[in-house]
Amino acid sequence: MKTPIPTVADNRSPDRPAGGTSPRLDLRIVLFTVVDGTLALALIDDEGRSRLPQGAPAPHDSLDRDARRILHAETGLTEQYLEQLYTLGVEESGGWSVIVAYLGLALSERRSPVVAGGGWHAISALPPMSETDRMVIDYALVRLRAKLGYTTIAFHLLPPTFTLRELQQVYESVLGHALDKRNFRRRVLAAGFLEETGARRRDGSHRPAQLYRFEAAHDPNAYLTPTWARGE
Amino acid sequence: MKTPIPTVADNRSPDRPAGGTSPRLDLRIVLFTVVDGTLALALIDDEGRSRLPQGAPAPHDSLDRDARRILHAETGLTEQYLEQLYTLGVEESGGWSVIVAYLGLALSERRSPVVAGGGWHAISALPPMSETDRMVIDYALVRLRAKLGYTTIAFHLLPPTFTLRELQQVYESVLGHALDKRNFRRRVLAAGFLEETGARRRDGSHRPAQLYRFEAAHDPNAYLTPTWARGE
DNA sequence: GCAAAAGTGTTGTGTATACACCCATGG
DNA sequence: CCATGGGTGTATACACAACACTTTTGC
Repeated sequence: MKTPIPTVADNRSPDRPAGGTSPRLDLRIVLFTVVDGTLALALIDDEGRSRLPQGAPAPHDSLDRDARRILHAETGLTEQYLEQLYTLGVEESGGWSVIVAYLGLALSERRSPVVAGGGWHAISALPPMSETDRMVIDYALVRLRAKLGYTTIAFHLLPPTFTLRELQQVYESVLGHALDKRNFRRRVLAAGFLEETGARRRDGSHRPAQLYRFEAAHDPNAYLTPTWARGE
Repeated sequence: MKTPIPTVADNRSPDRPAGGTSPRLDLRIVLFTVVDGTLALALIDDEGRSRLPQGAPAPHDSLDRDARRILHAETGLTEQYLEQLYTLGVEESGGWSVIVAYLGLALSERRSPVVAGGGWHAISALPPMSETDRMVIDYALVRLRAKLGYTTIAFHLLPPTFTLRELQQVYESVLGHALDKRNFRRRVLAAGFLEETGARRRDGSHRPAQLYRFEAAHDPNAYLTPTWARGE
């Protein structure tokens, strides 16, 4: 536990306690997707043990760009959405790390895409991994579920056009329980960010479904503030 | 795209650029209070220029404890509430810094307490400061306002007992606009986290006000998830 | 014609808003 | 008795939950 941290070129803040050491700085990305109605996340297979995609920020770059770069380098995937979650200091593998956790969403593909050097794992059956990674994943899941309710984040788990049924399935996969079809449709249509494409999808011996696209012209911040706290 | 994934036997993050430097790691705290019906924040006077209270994390400590320690060291104040906001990488004063921003709330005192080495500044009249500090402050304010609506965060800006009027004034100071008295009282009383103390406050030639205390027995997480996303 | 998913409405219940007057006290 | 802030209720509109049947298509 008392591993001396290798020193790094001095670049110190005035208030930094003299003799202080720098932590290792790590970005870790919890990348979710929905495959066949199941919420899954991308893990790297690292000599038999699984871990989150991770890496160090590059000097003089923005953390968000770093996260995108690291994710792509580790998984070969390009995310649809990336959001910083939380930063925590941990004691891990004998060193002191500061970890910046990110939540990412990738496209839900019918045939699950291969993740280079790893794979998708259903959240209901995660392989063993470090305590820290597990914590980060749990928190990411709480945040993702909460955000479904007051943001349009779910659209980043879907291709450009989709049916209402597919949209509902994404919600159900993430939340982990069923939703009422009529109420769901009424709610999302009333929200006003869906636009009919006119096209339909025929995929079986049943009535074809209307295809929708996400109408970007809305203010995502409006969802963050309750009605009564906004206007005058 | 063809990045070979190196092995990680040495515990280094595989994607860490070899020879990369570590950024300067800084914690900065945006500490708010309400003084005389005005939202104010604590700034350190640093040779004529103002800045946020800041400092480096101590090795092997949690970031939250670090933030508390730094805040106390810089201002002499003890906060009522402290919450991590965001982490950002910036180019500042010729170096590369990673800044972990915190939102803090301190007690609203009738006579504004002196901040060691600095002072309280109304958010409507902030002195000049760095671009980065300004950004962090703006974001903290957005978050604080949003959180008023779905958490009980406002109670951390009040002493242990308070009148409904005082509570309303805190909301109005933070939000920056007036609220309807009857609706406000009905809402906070219906929320069920207020408890009458029985005592009254007499402070003028008018009817004395009932004093309330904050009833802690509630689940703060319940506020984060919309009703329809919770149960089954 | 039947299986399979798409689509559609109403009713009750709770919650937010707008709005104006009486009450208790100190001086 | 009056000035000051404390305290109260009602009517209306909107949002959410519960709940079941008809429509369109492929085979």
